[in-house]
Amino acid sequence: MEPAFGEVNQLGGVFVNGRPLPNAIRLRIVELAQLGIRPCDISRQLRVSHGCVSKILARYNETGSILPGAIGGSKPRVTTPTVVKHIRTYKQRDPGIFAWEIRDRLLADGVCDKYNVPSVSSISRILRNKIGNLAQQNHYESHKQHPAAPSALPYNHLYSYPSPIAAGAKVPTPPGMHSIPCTMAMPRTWPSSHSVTDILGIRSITDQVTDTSPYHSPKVEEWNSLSRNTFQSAQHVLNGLEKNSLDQEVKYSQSASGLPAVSGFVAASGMTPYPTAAPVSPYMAYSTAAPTGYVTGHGWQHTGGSPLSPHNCDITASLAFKGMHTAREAEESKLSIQTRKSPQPYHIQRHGTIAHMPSA
DNA sequence: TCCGTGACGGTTGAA
DNA sequence: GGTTCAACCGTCACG
Repeated sequence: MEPAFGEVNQLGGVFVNGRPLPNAIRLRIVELAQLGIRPCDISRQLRVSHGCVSKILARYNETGSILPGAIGGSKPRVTTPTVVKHIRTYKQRDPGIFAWEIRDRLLADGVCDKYNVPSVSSISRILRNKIGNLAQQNHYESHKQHPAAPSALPYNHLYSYPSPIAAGAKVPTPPGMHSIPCTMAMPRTWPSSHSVTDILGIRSITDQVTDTSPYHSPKVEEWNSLSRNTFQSAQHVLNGLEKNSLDQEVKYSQSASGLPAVSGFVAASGMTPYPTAAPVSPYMAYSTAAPTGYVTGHGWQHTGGSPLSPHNCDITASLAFKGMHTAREAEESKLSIQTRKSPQPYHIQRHGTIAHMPSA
């Protein structure tokens, strides 16, 4: 539910808390920056907090897109039925297999790549929740074969295989780790190797739950890498407005055709003041239904540009040059893009455009 | 004065 | 259908 009224920031600008600025404003911020306008001036002119200006410029420099990130939703699932099927297969073939081994196999077999391979904890969770019956069955079988094994202890099926030493089974060693006795080969998932239960090789169910936390999250850089692969379609941002953005624009009572109007007064030699909002509602304030005066004389615009495709302009030319357009419609259908950490801090040149800071 | 950044309160949408 | 959770947002204050 969109609020009927927005809030007013310290600069007198109207914003809707929690909602991104309209694309028109975002575009103007980038445009002004490329014209050499200092961020502080942009902030004052557009009545947008300097932190926001900084953020938008940083994002633009990082992703080449002025568009906000995908709000809400969840990350794409990596534990697809195919992956689960393969995990089940691995487990069936080798009941004693470790989760990290399964992970490696998924990679080696090409079931997953490094971007969508489930985490070890995810695999553990799959083993526990989805393949638990299988393992428990194996556990039962092993008990039949080893009637002397203690049955009262709450072994988890994952750790229920017989002692590797006694059975002559392999003792998996994680990469980079020295071979160590079997009971010490597991502490990666055992918080303390000094507890009585650890020393005895007994692990409570609660401990196992702990290290199979459902709150695992893929590394941010992996998501970044993923998102980079999606910066292929320039068309989306050339049109400037993707589905989500369009929706957003609609919410702000903006139309796609409003973009040129906003961009129009960027080119004015004397920067036309941002239309003072008499904000009955923030949507009015954000409205790009600017006076016609703003529409005319936008010298920055490429002659071939159309009102509905206003990005035949410097901004998008540079965007296209960078080849980093976000196809957020595709992103959102496949990925939840995360581009928070900027590997290359941007730098607004005093008389030029945005430039990358030289690597330290 | 400028600007990067973290905290904060808010929204969103998938699970 | 309601709740949870983790993503996002812009503002503000601080250094």
